[in-house]
Amino acid sequence: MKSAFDKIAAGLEDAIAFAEGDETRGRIATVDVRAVRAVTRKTQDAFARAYRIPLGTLRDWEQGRRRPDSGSVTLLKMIEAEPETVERILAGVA
Amino acid sequence: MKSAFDKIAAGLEDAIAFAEGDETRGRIATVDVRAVRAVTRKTQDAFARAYRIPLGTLRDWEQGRRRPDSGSVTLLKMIEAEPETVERILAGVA
DNA sequence: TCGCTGATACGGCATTGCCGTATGAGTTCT
DNA sequence: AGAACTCATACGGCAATGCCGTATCAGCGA
Repeated sequence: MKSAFDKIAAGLEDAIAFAEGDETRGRIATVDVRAVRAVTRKTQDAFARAYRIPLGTLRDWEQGRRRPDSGSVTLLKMIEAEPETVERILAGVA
Repeated sequence: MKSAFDKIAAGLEDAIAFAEGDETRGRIATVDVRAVRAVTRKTQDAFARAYRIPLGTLRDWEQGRRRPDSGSVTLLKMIEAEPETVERILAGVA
């Protein structure tokens, strides 16, 4: 298991890769999912359950195998900005 | 153009259709997108821009041609519950 | 009648969602 | 040391969606 620091470092590297990289595709908006999760200090499993994302899908995103679509990107950015608020709203949404 | 009432009625019908209908597929969670939009009283175009969803994709959802994935479903439920809060957060997220 | 707006309807391809399974490192037991 | 558990990487694979575009239509104001 990596240290928390290494996790965040990995996240930053991914962010840089995205920033420098392609951009060659239709999808403009993007997010570093691992960096978002780092903000919440949750495990993949906890994060997935908290924000109602299938665990396997979350892993695809973090491992760079797939990119989240616009709706998920928006959700992830909201989580990054105000994780508690997002959780509060979801708690009252069945 | 339909009246606001008709729009909501259409939304309810869709919701019923979903509730009665299939359920035969993997995706469990679902939302009546038109009903969510009715809460916000926005046009498709305004809704799409406000919540960063491609207009064409939003239309696919409302017309029942496609179903939003889990991330988008979560976002939509948040919008339905607290549209202003969602807009406030997004306003500060570049 | 023309033009604008809000919306339906759908073709179509690249890409993703989401499922499953196998593997590996770190931790805590007994 | 070895077993058992947790957190995560890695990837096969198909159905389904994301997202683009274009054509058509109803209602409304100029």
